Amino acid sequence: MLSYTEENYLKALFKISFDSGMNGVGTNELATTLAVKPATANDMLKKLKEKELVDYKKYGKITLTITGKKKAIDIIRKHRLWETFLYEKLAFSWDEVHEVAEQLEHIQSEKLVDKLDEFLEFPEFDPHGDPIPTKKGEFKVQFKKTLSDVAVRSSCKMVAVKDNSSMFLQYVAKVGLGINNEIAVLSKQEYDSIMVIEVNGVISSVSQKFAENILVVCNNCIVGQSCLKAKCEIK
Amino acid sequence: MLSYTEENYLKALFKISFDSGMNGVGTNELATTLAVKPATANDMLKKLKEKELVDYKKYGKITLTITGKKKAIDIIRKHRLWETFLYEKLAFSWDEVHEVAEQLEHIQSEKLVDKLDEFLEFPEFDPHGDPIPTKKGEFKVQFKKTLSDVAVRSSCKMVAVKDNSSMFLQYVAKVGLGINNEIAVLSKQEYDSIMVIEVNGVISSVSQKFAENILVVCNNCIVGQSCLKAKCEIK
DNA sequence: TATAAAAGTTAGGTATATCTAACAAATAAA
DNA sequence: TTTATTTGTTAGATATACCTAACTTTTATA
Repeated sequence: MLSYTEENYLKALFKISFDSGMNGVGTNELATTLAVKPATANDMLKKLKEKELVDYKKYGKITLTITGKKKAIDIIRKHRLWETFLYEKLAFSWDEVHEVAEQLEHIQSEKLVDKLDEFLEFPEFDPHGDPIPTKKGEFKVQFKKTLSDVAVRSSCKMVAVKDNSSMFLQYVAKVGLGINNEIAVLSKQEYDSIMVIEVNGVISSVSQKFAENILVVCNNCIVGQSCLKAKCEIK
Repeated sequence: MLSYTEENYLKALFKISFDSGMNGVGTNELATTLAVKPATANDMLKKLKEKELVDYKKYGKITLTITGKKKAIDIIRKHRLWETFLYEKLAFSWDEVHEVAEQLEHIQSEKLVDKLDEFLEFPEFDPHGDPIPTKKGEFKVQFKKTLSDVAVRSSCKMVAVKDNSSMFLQYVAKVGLGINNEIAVLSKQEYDSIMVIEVNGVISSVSQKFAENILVVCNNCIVGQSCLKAKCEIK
């Protein structure tokens, strides 16, 4: 059984690794992420090594063991399922879910997680557009980006919004856009970045400001390809 | 902000006081309830006194202050709302909800509790038939008892079942009984305690075993009256 | 009422997770 | 390549929540 704190260390290690694309995390980097001092992180690392959840040697980089990675993914799964619950069932807004999910992710009950997953009808993405790992720990590595980063003559799928104001949400609805809708980017004005998009056969023009608040994933992105920050062309 | 442990001490103090009807709890009693040693409970008591959550002096009885009582009721509210959620929405059984709710009750988010309450449509009782305090900390003091303890020519309201087997639940449905239904006890056979009850105009005979697994409350019970273990006559 | 039993307290110790301050190793820069 | 900077480690201290063992007070009983 892992403590609340140990779980947070594993989660942080996984996230830092995943986000940077590098394998191997530094002590200071980890400490900064967790808002503790390097000395504290170092102590915990020794404990996690003892428990065979991380691999590392003195002055070396830290990596998660298979067991450690599984635990981390499980915590992320719980976090994202709870975020989805708060957003979908309890009408929390996009920006409020994280803080509460940080607490809920540590509740220990396998049955609870499975039942929650079922109750939410096995969602694939959380309200931030991040993929929710399955019970087996599998998740589609689809890097989310904003609509403004999608290349012309590309298509993508909307997974979340960044702005949760009712003004913006009404605008989104007017364009005929909703979660999981396919968006085709038909053209883009170079001068002011206004985009012409097509959603369910409806063609609209949207501003850069609008496009920056719509989060999307590209189905044709594959891990390891330069898809992370780059544009994602069709085929 | 109270720690997980401090919250559990307050909850235990409230429950012991409430269940015994006495005011004033002993150190050993508290320690036993929390499965810690008396010395440990004594340490915590000093801390809670410092924080003005309990009143007590050396070798005296422990009582909660107004603030302490409010905190305790709030934790109980959260516990019972979560139990209701697990039972009603996630199909947990009667006997599984407590353990998980013990963890969930410590999640800190006023909004979460209020939204959960709303999502569950402001339930008055949890799956064990215990009353759920309102946001203001008010709750109906209706002592639950089993149908077998209800006096002849009395009526009561079903609040929960003790047995969660499908065999029993099917039987309950057959009698036309459900949560919040009024039950009138028409007669009772002295020899084998078989009861004749009326629910929604339908008259049935039920065994003692059946009656022992139906939890009810009597609306005409008032705190302070000898209603706790005693029979509850109609007017 | 004197004494035995129960209840409650204190002192000193442990493990977890944090800190500061001092030090060591690795890396970057002059 | 020597030095400065960054990065990582160790040692020793603190707070929480727990323990055991010894002691004190209250209560129950002989």
